[in-house]
Order: sequence, then C-alpha cells, then structure tokens
Amino acid sequence: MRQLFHPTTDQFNLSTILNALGDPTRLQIIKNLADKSEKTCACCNVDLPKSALSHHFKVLREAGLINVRIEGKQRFLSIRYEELEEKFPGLLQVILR
Amino acid sequence: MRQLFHPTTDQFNLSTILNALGDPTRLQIIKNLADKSEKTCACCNVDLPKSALSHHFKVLREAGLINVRIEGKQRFLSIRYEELEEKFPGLLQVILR
DNA sequence: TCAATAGTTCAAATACAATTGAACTATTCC
DNA sequence: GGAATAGTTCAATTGTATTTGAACTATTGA
Repeated sequence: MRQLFHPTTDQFNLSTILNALGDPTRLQIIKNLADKSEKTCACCNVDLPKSALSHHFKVLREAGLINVRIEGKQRFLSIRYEELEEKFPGLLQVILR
Repeated sequence: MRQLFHPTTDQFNLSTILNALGDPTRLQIIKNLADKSEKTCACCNVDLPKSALSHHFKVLREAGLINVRIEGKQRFLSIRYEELEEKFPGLLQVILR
C-alpha cells in the first residue's frame, strides 16, 4: 500500500462526515488531533486493538476528515482543516470547541 | 401520551447529536424543518411508512434537535434553534447552509 | 357512538457497524 | 537475511439501527 484514497473537497458529503463524527471513538480521535500537529496512529490515545483503530482511521480518512501521510513504517494523521473549512465553514470549530 | 421527553440543554451531547444527524433521512428531515416554521410529521416529505418516520422523529427529539408539540391529533415539529445555538454555536448554520 | 385521522408501539426481519485475533505486508535496523 | 515495528486486511462474532406491517391510543367530527 503506497497510496491511500483521500476524497477531494468536492467529494465531501455532509451526511458521510456527520456519520463519521457520530461515533464516540472517532469523535475522540478528532478531538485528540485538534492541536493541528500530525500524530501517529498509536498517539491517538484510544484504547482499542490496532485492527479496530485501523478501521476508524479509514472511516475518518474516507469521509475526508483526516489526512494520512505514510512515512516509513508509520502513518501520520492530521485533520484536513483548510479543506473542511472551505467546504463546511465553522464545522470544525463547533466540533472541537 | 400527553408529555414527550425533551432533553434540557445541559443534557445535550455532541456525540448523540452528530449521530442523529449522521443518518441521511434524519438530516433531510432537519433540512426540511429549516425554514423555522412548525410542521406536522406528514409535512416533512420523507417517503417512509409512518412507523419508520415516528422512529426518526423520536431519535431527533431525544437528541435535542427538535421540539414536538402535541396539538389534537397532530404533532408539530420544529428545530430547537435557540437552545442548540446556545450549546453548540454555529452548528445549525453549518448543517443547514 | 362510529368512523376517520394522526401518530405510537411492538415484534420480527433485515441490514449495517463495531470489535476481535490471526495472518499478512511493508519498512527499518542489526 | 532475520527480527522487530507499524499498521492493514480478513473472517467471524457481536451488537446496534433501520425498516416493516399490524395492532394500538388518542382526538376530532359527523
């Protein structure tokens, strides 16, 4: 796996995004990423087996909420601030406040 | 049934609200109620049997998104604008834009 | 009182989502 | 090459949501 699918902003769908955020685990992950720094999967402080984490990261990524950058053995996660702000201005502010 | 449960603003929970909004049918209902007028259940223009509609209205009501006022045979639905704005400022604007 | 209307509740079916561990891939470092 | 690390994928299980029709409650109007 060298390339991961990330939707473009015009593929963003509000229903999909809200559905992704509607799960408490994923909302927590987003909150943990809120300080704008990139984090590895393990740094998201969620107490679940890695396969479950992997699933939630995929849901968030495919909804357009996070970017996953592959570097060596690790994946670096970050919120797609600018693009989300462009498409749904104010949404992240509400979620992360 | 004379009284329906409606959470108070301090019972509002972001995860519950996002989960309620994460369903396409319910998001559509909220959008249909966006013009701030009260509507009966039948006026929400969702093509589902009444039992399914009743279910979705209940999820929205119990999350705190809508108010259901009983008047005679009918229920009048409306979005809880002020209270939602108080607790999650900007959320409805993002959703309804 | 009787029928019509508006919606709820129930139980059952179906569908979808979350969770798990094991096996797997890819990368790094010795 | 071999072991360790970081994460993915798979298949199976469990759990939760949605959908449905039928039966029900409550209200209105004839």
